[in-house]
Amino acid sequence: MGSGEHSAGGVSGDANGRGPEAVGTPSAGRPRSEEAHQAILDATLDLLSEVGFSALTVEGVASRAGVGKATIYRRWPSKLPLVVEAFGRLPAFEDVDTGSLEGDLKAMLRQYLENFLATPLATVYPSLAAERSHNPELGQLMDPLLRGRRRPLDAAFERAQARGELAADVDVEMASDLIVGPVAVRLFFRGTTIHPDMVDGMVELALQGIRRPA
Amino acid sequence: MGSGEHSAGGVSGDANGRGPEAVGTPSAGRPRSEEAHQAILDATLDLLSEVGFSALTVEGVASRAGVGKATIYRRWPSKLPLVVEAFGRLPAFEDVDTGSLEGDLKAMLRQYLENFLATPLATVYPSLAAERSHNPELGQLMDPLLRGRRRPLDAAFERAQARGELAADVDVEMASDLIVGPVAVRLFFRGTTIHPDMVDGMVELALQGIRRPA
DNA sequence: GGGATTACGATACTATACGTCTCGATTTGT
DNA sequence: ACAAATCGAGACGTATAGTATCGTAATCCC
Repeated sequence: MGSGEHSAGGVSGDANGRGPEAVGTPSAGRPRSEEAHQAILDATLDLLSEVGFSALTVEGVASRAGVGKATIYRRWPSKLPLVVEAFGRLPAFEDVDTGSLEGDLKAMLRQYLENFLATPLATVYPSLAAERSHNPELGQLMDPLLRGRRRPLDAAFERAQARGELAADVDVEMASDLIVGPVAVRLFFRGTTIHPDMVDGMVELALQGIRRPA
Repeated sequence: MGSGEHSAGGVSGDANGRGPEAVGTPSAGRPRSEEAHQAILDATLDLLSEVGFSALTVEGVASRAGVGKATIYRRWPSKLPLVVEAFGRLPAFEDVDTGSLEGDLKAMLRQYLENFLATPLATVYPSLAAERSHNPELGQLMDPLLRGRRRPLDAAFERAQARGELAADVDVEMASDLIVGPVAVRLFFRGTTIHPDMVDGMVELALQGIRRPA
């Protein structure tokens, strides 16, 4: 099909340093097509949002991307790492600095909900969670990604601490679990939809706590 | 193999009323073996905790239970409802009434964590969550179960409200999401283990809120 | 420029598993 | 006795993961 696909080649950052994701990256012969790489990831995300993780087939990805199966397996040892890499391109929290912790959290959660959690793409999340329970290797692949995706949330807490708005000894990890947890449970475990307007109430409850005497 | 398996027949409660779970329950001929039914569910739970949901095979269950595949498919239309019914037998929250909301929540969460969440069986949870994202029917099967499993938690909130310990207009559903959510996220999404001693801090944070000025 | 090397898309192949079906034997109701 | 529905066992068709092999195309090294 196309021609002229050399590009600056910044994507496969580990080059031939044998990164953990590449199946093997030789240094002679025809180089791997960056076009095919992109097409595979795009097709993966497409199909992921259409049929979900469990119904995603490698053959389907190959066909949609217009590549052979070998071209996929040459890059990823199995379906799982492929989905993980595609997952890494999905929208995450975006940093918003409104000046107050409450404003930051509300804005970021709302944005994340609308941009990702409310789309069919969000189903990748529980699928990968299920998989990691019996595949520790997957956990190691995902954890850096997950931390990065949540980083803006942690940053908001740290800004609040620097401002003196929040005590310095508040456990930021636990706090962000308290923000994210209820949303995840409602969406993925209980199958509830969350209207964007609901995030304000949820953030407020997490910030002020359940305890409120009559 | 065995003999004498009639029993009081309390398990298949809907009898021949065509409940939503039985594939079809005729009223003539040889009755279905209650022994086989139990053996199938036991084998399902065994294998579920050993290999997880995605690696669970119906053939494996049949072999482990010592029954034919037809005996399984005669009772459950597919692997999914079988796992759901097995899920229904798993330990849930157990009601504890200590006299205070904080005491109730800490005791129940700790008990649930030790009895279920810290065991390999807990992996059924994210697996079913993943599946329901693309299978609304599964959601309908699970939701009553999930509500029932969480009922003791809601009851504790309602007791606190009746006692005047908690304002009557607190959203109990949201509150219990705030208790359960962080645990679920840590366990299933982030792959963290939770030491039983950590539940106290988590409950306290949910009760008093993140906001604590410097 | 030419040869070695590797990737390309396509497709045949093996192995596994779901869900259906049939088998002879068994257990019930009438 | 006879009909009906069960039992465990396993063959069968379909689908998919992952491997291997095809002839062709791109790039590196000499």
